[in-house]
Amino acid sequence: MTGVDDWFAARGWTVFPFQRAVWEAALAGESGMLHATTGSGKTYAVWFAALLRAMAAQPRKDKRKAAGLRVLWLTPMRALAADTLRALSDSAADLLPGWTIDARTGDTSSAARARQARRLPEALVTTPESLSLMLSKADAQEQFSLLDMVIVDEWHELMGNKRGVQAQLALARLRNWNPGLVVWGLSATLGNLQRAQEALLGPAAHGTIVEGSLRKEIVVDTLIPANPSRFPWAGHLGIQMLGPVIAEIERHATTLVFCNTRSQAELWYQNMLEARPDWAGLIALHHGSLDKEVRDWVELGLKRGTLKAVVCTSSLDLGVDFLPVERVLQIGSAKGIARLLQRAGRSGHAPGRVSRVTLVPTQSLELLEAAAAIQAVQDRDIESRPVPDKPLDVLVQHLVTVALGGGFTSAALYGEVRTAWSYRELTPEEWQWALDFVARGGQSLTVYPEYRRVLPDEAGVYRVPDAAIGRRHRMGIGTIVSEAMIQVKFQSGGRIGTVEEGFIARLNKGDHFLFGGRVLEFLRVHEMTAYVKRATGARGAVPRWQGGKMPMSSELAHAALEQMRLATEGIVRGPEMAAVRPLLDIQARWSALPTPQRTVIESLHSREGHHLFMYPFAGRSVHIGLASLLSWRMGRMRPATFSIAVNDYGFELLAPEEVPWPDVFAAGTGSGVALFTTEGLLEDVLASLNATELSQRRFREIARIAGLIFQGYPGQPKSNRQLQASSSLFFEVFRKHDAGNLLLTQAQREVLEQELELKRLRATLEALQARAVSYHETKRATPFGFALMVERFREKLSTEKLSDRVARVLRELEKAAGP
DNA sequence: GACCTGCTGCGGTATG
Repeated sequence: MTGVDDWFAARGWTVFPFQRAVWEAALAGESGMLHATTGSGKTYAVWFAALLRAMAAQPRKDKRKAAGLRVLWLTPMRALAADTLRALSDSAADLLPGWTIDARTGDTSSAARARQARRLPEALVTTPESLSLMLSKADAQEQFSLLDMVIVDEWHELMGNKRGVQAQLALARLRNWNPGLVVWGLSATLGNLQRAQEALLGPAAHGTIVEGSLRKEIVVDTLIPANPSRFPWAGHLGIQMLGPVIAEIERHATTLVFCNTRSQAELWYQNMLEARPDWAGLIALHHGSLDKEVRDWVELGLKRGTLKAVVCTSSLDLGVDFLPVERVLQIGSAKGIARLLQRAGRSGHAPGRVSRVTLVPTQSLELLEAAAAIQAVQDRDIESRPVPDKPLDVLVQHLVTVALGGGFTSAALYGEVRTAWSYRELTPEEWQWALDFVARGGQSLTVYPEYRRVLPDEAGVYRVPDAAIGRRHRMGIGTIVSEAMIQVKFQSGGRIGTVEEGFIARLNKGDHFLFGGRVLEFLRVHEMTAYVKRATGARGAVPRWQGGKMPMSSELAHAALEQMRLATEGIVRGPEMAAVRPLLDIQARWSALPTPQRTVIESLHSREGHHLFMYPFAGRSVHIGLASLLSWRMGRMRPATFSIAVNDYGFELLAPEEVPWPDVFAAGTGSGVALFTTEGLLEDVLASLNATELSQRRFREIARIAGLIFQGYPGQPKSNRQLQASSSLFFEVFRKHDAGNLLLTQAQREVLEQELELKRLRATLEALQARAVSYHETKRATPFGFALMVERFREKLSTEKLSDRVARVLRELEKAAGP
């Protein structure tokens, strides 16, 4: 390419074949996706800049104006946007002489905003949300009329969620305005790259997938506990491994210690400091509830290499490339192979260097998981990311955005929306429903003017009739919904972070709690802010946040079953399996090891009642569905009530009275077990769980994305109670007066697909039918069962209705009274 | 042989 080769040569940089492949395709006007297996954001910024230079040199067709926005670079994070901007304007400035390059995100300075309002730069780095906001401006089409190219960084992070769907809709709009638009995505490795590309480019497009050629070397290993046979059978904190972890940190310059939860990170940080007081100031804590200022300080320390270790959650998964990071430790299960690779990639972040992640088990079965993960990484058996299918809440938001951004006619926008992959099968009826919903508020809200958000003029162009509605809408653009949080501040002023309302509500004045790596004393709460001061001495509670409960992935679960199959054949590979061997031996002796060919079921009679344990290894959400389903189906055959406990490996049903399990599981293979049938699965699942309550919780999020609920002005947030009250009001009104409301349907579908993983549940039932049943009556809890019993004490899920419980107590009283 | 599980990401009004 003219000039560009020289530019690279002058710096002694090699031009790789995959770079040239992208350049050539893009210059020929093709879109596509780069499967990026290595390289920092900076590298990509530079060689995309080289591409832009080449494009700029091409003569432009029918575009008279010389200046204006030509390239849009989307990133999922503001921090990434800032880094990309820096890379483009520092390292690549001389590639793009005369270009203005700028970023625009929610925290862009007002000076930058004013500058951009006068004239947009040639290249703009921004987020999907900010792009949607730009689409809501009346002159949007004019602003984007010179656009040649869009680059979407870290597309794998967006494609699987509603943020990605919002990006799809925005891209459909940009493509419609600029038919020759070239779109390139950058994606990490995943199981469905082809789908990732379709989602990015639209159902009709055929793009090119370019393989980033440098295959990164990745090492996964495990810290083996000193005395594996005395390692706990249950638990998740893993503080027994403190010594070995400290020793690892000691041996390396900079280490990231990933934890699965924020409270776990707090506890690990505190324990590390207690063990090594001399590390004060050298180690730090980083998670999503800490104040931005604190997090910025930690990130800077990592970049400069002044920190020895950072204990963090997935808040450091993405983004900023911290070159000095030498070691990555993962405390507890990684839950999935993609996540593990992502975290490994935080170390050795330079071409030619090895990325290494070390697993730190918190209980015995995580040694098995570690062995499985290592095998799956070797096989590159990486999870897919499913793309959401026509979420109508996002569409409804988009309709108002477009009505503000110049207006639309029904037929034209319907056509455009269907070029977004997620809406490729949107029916005319669904379209009409969505349009009606923003035009009249659907069937039940017609009398409220604030829900008549768009109005057609005589020409049939839909616009937003009222400035106040437009303002409110712009304030609510985006698809990320979070619970209301309480700010935590020192009485003297400094911000520390945010905790959940419910946690603060349980505290009394003078109580201590651990947060942000310090022991704090709670003073008072005022207007969604909790005031605290530093406390001395006793530790006190650790805040809990109501986070998502990610299940172990199918890929990892299958690999774990496979490891056990090998173990039953006497094949023990690697130190992990050797260490977990004693536990597996006990399990095999007292009962059996589950394998891909065999379902292990155990029953046990204890003082608590009659237990049934089963280990399908299908992840916790499937196990919730499966446990509820089996107890419901069992209850239909004969009256019975059960308490349920689940983890990623299996579930427990506990009944107060004896249940004839041997009869149920006598068949020898799963296909003889009536409880495992997939017939009537949907109906039974809906009936067995409290589906309405689950849908209602889901609906909260949908109602906020669809713009039904105003979340308050910045700086004056509404409390959860206020937000929930209005969402349940809408839920009830729709159920009573507007049963055909498609947002209700969507809430139920999201519960089934995402929370209960219905597809995976069905696949699990089919697998169970194909497997042999290995049924054991045991005298005491096996190692696998023990973990479930512990789980039950923590979290009491019960299918027992109050009336049933009363009836049972009565029966017991009668029995006790005797004849 | 009884536990301190539950992530991340963005965006914004109107001024006295």
